[in-house]
Amino acid sequence: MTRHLITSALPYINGIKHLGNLVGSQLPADLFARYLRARGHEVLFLCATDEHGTPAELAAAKAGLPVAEYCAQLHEQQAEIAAGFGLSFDHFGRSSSAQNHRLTQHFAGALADAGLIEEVTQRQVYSVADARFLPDRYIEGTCPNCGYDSARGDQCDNCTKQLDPTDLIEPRSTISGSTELETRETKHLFLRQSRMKDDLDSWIRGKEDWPVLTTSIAKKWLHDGDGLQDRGITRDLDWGVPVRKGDAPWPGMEGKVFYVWFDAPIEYIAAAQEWVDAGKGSDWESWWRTDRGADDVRYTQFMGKDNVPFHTLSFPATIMGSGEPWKLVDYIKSFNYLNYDGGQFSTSRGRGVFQDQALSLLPADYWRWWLLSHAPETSDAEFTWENFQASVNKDLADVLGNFVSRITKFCRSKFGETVPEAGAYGPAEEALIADLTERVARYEAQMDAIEVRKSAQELRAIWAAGNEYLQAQAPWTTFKTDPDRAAAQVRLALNLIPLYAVLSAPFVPEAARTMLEAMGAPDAGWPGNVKTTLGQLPPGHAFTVPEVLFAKITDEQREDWETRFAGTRD
RNA sequence: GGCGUGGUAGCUCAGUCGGUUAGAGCGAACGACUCAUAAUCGUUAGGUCGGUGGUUCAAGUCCACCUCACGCCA
Repeated sequence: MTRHLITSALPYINGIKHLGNLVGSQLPADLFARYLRARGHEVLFLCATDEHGTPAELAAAKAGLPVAEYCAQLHEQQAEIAAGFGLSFDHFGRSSSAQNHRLTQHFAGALADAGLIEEVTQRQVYSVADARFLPDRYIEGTCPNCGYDSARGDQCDNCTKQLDPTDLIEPRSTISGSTELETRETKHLFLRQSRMKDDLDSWIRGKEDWPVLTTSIAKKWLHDGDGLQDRGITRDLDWGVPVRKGDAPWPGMEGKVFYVWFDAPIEYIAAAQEWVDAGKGSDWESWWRTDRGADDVRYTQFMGKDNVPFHTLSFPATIMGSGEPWKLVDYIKSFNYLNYDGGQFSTSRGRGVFQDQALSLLPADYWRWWLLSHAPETSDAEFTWENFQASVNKDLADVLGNFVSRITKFCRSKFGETVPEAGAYGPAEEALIADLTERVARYEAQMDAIEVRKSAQELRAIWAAGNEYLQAQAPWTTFKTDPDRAAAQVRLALNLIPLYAVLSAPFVPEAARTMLEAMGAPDAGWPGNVKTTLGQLPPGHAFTVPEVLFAKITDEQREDWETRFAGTRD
């Protein structure tokens, strides 16, 4: 039994996320967490909302709410949706928590003591009307290159020329539209990542078993151009963790906050503190401090590829640079993007399915199965309604759902709703047990390796094995000449249901529960021995025929959804 | 423009350290069965492995160049 710490990338607070965000981090993390728990490991699975930064402030202003209140509301919404998808977080925290404030300030202090913080004075655009400094992309004006009138301060969307905000003709604030802009000096803290380049490099080089996607992105940032750059970790904002050097004020940094990318990963640790403070756990340090037992912990992170640089470089730089015995990540599972029907998901264009909409259409298990069995592991993947309908109907309704249906109904009509007791197992039964034993071992190996799609494939094959057995043995035929033999066949097939339930639970937890309940079977835990598990429902055991596990998606539904979520075309 | 990741049967994807006839699921065709959500099971389907050139006894699998897609950066 190992102790497993699992974190999923933190979803940003400003609105409901689309399906790509789900499959890129939280869902596979949940799959892994559920699997490891089922196998008897001790698991701490943490996630949180990432709440700081300019976009949160702007979204709050747009909603007409104080930012703290806005974040509190959106956090509740996201927590509700996460629960709707069955995400089994041990704690779903908030990067704005008091715990994270303290911890972020502590790390900054430790890094400063280690000589890894530099104070840099910069010139930045300040909007008098908005009373704030403006990030480059919140400044618009006329492009000096092509004359496009809505060029952003960092780049012109029309001619793609890279710009500096001061290049723009008639610059204005995109927040207020004000042209009353001026350049002011401001001081910021920089994390001297460049000093840690060699340490990070050798650390990454040792991770040969990590997905190439993970290591290639990290190596690129380490070696591209001038190598790893120092990074500003503070901003001129109101909403965030106030800059302090541990418990002490930081002279010259009054009124500033830490940059969201500095405090967000630290929330992984703070979330464990929140977990304890919420009364759900007792010892967060044993998960995070190597001097308090975390050396025994295996820590796995899940994230989309856009988050990889921060998890392979910035956050490790924070951890290593602190000089304190914090736990470093052991394995980073990263994912590519999920596209929507030939393009990207787009919030502004209303393209694609968002998480709350998805749950209003179909139960979570449908989404979990499709998303996980099509997880973008090796390259970007694509969601189409046609593919979704075909996969879900075939895999869930036809292969798994119908298996449960056909055998329970057949038993009911011939033997009643009780596991029949006559007959004995023969060579065909032994062969099925041997086959399943092998397949379960392969399934476990894929799950251990977090090979999500391959795990789904193997699980599907396990379901199909039940249908193959029934088809070959044909108890409906056997029954006519040798009812005892048919009874034994039915007994074995019925026993497959609780086995399937336990094996499938990480993917489709709701259906798994329904299957166990219908069979009147307790969750007997992971099958250590397939043969033993298949004796779980003894002769005479009563069961009920469950409702249809998965209703099929009709062509009408698919067509309706296709048009509903198409959004406005480009 | 530089870098990264991909481009394998109609579709979605596997292919470990290069090695006999390139695999799976779906779809399709045909057949079997009729217990079941018209579900299931079996068989078949012959894709110049994006293109060109090269290394090698041998390349989808290594190298170079080209091309397309996506992403990152400048």
